[in-house]
Amino acid sequence: MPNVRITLPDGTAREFPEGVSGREVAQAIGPRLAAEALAARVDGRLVDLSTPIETDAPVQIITPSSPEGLEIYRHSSAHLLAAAVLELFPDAHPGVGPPTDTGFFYDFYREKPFTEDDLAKLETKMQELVQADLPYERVYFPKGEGLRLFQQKGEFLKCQLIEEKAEPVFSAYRTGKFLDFCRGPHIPSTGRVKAFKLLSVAGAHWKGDEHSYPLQRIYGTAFFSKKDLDEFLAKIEEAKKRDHRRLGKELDLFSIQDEAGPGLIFWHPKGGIIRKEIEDWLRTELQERGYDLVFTPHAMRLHLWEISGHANFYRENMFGPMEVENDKYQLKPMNCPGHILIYKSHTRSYRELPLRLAELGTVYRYERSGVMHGLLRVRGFTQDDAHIFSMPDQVEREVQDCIEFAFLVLKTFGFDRYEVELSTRDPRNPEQYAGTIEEWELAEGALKKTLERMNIPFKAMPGEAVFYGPKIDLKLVDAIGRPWQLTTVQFDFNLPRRFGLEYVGSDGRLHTPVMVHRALFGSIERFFGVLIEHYAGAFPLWLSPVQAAILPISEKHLGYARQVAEELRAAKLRVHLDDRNEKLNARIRDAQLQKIPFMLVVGDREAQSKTVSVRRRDTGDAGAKRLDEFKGWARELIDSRATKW
RNA sequence: GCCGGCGUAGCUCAGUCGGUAGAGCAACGGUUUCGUAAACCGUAGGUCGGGGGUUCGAUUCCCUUCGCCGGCUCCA
Repeated sequence: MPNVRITLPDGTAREFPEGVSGREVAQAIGPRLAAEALAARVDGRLVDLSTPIETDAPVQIITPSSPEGLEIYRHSSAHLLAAAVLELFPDAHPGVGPPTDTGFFYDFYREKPFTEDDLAKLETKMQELVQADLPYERVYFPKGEGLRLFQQKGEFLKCQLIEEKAEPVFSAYRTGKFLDFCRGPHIPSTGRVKAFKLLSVAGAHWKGDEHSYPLQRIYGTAFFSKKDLDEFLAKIEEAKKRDHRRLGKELDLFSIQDEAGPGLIFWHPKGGIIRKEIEDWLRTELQERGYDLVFTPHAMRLHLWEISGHANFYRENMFGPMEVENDKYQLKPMNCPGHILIYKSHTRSYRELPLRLAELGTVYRYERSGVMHGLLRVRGFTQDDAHIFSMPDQVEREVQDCIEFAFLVLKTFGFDRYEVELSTRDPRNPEQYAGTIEEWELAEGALKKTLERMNIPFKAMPGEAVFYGPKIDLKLVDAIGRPWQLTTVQFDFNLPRRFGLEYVGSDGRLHTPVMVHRALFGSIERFFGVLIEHYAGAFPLWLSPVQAAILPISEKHLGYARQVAEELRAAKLRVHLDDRNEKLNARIRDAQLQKIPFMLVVGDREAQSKTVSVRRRDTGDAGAKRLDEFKGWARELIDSRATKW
């Protein structure tokens, strides 16, 4: 038998008989690798360990330590789930079951819904199948024959997939009773699945099309070790504890009320303080950076939205227009047209550019019921919006300033990780975009060059640009590693043209300005939600609604406590004197649960020495401090907007 | 909007195989005057999300509607 030459990742090459499998290669390298091996990469393609290698090729053995390893493992776990489902619920018709970032799911069509109890039963069955150590057996079918087989099994969803996607001879995987049209690869057998859990059952639609079959999606996750699984489950628990909807209620920050309608936010006094601090900071920064603050109406003639094009392409996201004196008015879903009208209010000279109009603009967008989510997805929200009108040669500088501003936001609010995406046009479909090729090249070049010049790693997203221009999106990553899209910087070639924007250049002629739309926080509501979750409600001192709780030991100490409160208030600290007739322990507990940064205990000792006993919410008793010393310290923390102390 | 689950006191939840509901915390009144995460006693509080139907009788069963939760889809 002829030999094949296998090149391993370390560059060494070895000869094997033709038709050698990945498993045999692994065995030849070492028993440890053989035991860990899940699949193989042969000449760039992922294949089963059992797949014969017919030609000279580079070969890499996939193990749990490679990222593809986990993906394959979870994909196989999804098959294991489907096998268990078919054992217990023969009336279920499998749809698709891929791995995801956090686990896997499998979709089924079935008349009766799955229940939580069913999940427990399925887990038990999956355990049994793991014990049975069933192989993931790869089989091949000619398309016609395979199709008939799946038809006989009544698996109409699979049949549809085969018809659409299958090669003339396609592969399938058999695991117990479950046979799946699947490209693979898979792990060798179910016995290799170590730690998994079914998490939830939810509705889905065949191919994501809401008019197609309603399916039931069973979500699960799988890890190589119980430890990893437990860590993941603990993270889910942690996320639940941080849920801004729950904290918003517990800390009395905001509410959403049935009587008012879904997706509409009521900022309570404590949330209001935080918003005011955010906005005050932002306004100061805007002014320092040469933005002009403007205000525009919340409802404007529908005609305006016809000019802008929103009435057409954005109609699905707008509240319906309202009749006023035989005219129609539209609640604004965006701020751009308002800013454009200000731009157009008189002839602009190149000397005025770049003109940066900023507004904390409250907009209303119609969101389908069922998509609202706390503060993160709402129907009324305030954008920290700005539109920059500039000359083409100024635009790179403006983009850079926006990005730097966005970084300042991250730093100020205590985020140290972020991801950047550059969305550009799809060069294959030039006709679907507004603006000329030259404009697009200028804009994309400006965005890309800026990122490169600033040494910012970014993910290129070709084809992801919106029709009116390319954009940079910045996602921040929160304390427990979740990304949130907030900042966006986008070019707009559409509106300047539609509204006929112009400026008089130094040449005395009329030119069309470049328009950049940007929001840093995105929406104040969403940003607030992210902040709550990031800090788990324990805000930095400068944002805390109550910065210090003053706790007199008994009624006797009320006099001194009032003095302390007054002095701190005079230094512009937000303090709360808790003079309730409760035990000190109870009041400490309440302050602690309210995540108040400092508790100041005052009794005889403190009154005598003009001190306060400081308790920190994070580390507890911090000992006595002179009142003026504490005041100075707190003031400094606030003024520097410290996120840690 | 679609699929599934769920709406009981301000909050967290129990309960009724159909006979108009109960706890803890919060609130209020009193007692207690306290040194770093829950003092004690008492009072009040609910047309059991809204509407309709079945029934002698509905919080419970059915229909419908609103809202919430988990997804799908979409997005700041």
